[in-house]
Amino acid sequence: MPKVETFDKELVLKKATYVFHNKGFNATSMQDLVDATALNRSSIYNSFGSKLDLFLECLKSYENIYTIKICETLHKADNSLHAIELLFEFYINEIINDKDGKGCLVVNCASEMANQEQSLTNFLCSNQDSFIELLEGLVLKGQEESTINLKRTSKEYAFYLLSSIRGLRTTGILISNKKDLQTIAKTIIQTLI
Amino acid sequence: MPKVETFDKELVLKKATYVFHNKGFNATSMQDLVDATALNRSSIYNSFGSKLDLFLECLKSYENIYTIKICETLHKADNSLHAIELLFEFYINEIINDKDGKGCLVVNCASEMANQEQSLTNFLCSNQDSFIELLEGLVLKGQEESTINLKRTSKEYAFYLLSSIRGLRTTGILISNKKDLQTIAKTIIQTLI
DNA sequence: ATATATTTGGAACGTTCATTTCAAATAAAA
DNA sequence: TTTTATTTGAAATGAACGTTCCAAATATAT
Repeated sequence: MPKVETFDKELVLKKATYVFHNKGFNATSMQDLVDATALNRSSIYNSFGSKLDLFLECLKSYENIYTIKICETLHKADNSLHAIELLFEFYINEIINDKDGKGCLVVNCASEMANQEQSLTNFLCSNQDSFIELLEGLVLKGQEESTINLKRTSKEYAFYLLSSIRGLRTTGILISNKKDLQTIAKTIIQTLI
Repeated sequence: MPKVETFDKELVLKKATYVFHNKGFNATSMQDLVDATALNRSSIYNSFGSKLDLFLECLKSYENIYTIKICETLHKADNSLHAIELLFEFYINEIINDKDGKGCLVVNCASEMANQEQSLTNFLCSNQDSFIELLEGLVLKGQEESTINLKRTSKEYAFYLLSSIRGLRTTGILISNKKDLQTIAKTIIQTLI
């Protein structure tokens, strides 16, 4: 019976995500989103609810896209240590290709709003938990196959890697020299060997 | 001849800094600053210029306060490695005592606005340069006194530490468990020994 | 005491904000 | 073809935004 949603939701989310990523949540206006998505105000509100709701959907979409990219990256590895090396290489390329110096949407979101909006904190915590889980599994496998040392538990190394990756992402906002970033990454990984 | 500025500029900056730190630049309104400082709108504009100007002054004030705190911390150390350990301990305590989960004002500022406002980028770069200089000197001294290894140059380790500290600060927004943070710090420092 | 440069208080500025409203357009189902 | 649920466009909402303005208050220097 009804007229059906005509726009490509994935594409709209991608465009909205770019704006949020570039300007941050608070500096992004509804007008910015209308301009970027070429959707009408009403359509945005109809389809997504509020600005915050849309932002949350963008975060989830961003998370999904990255999860896929990361899985693809990890599959190319011979062993777990190599996988972690590829993971850092992946992030360095993300930084290099980020010409606007936007940083990571999720990390930025934590900086800007983690202590202000519970719904975001919930997202960020669950995002963190899944990432820790991924890293812990990776390290554990590396320790089993003896490519990663046993000086610390897999969980401890997972936290270390999480923190290090966030640091690299943040540092990449101001430093986008590939050599410098690679040296940092090598130094981070050195600990595991 | 003139009536003279009556308020305590240092104190006003401290109060304004707290608001900016807690809510971020864009989410902070001029009304918030009026309320927090108990100054009149006109007085703020008269004394500081614009919201952005005031923010920049807050950043500088924040930077100065931290520079002093860090210098005091480093002075307590027996050697350079110990100094770095104390530095991490200092940051961990900052995180623990930050009950609102605000994170670091400077790191947050980079996330929120580094790619939007040149005046901030300038500040952030010069802030980064001084910090790199401090860390490099520390590592160099540690290498001379053989408390830090020579696997990498002092400059390389300085970048590594910079990135690691930022990571720790960002991670501390969501994780404020002291044990976890200490383990991360130990793992970071391990590389230098 | 008077003059003077500056700071204040409070209202007002025009703009932009997120969101709502509602009639017109639309496309599937009957 | 008519009905119907939904999406759309455009304008309007009131509140909040950063900033400005100006008269009144004030503290120093004369």
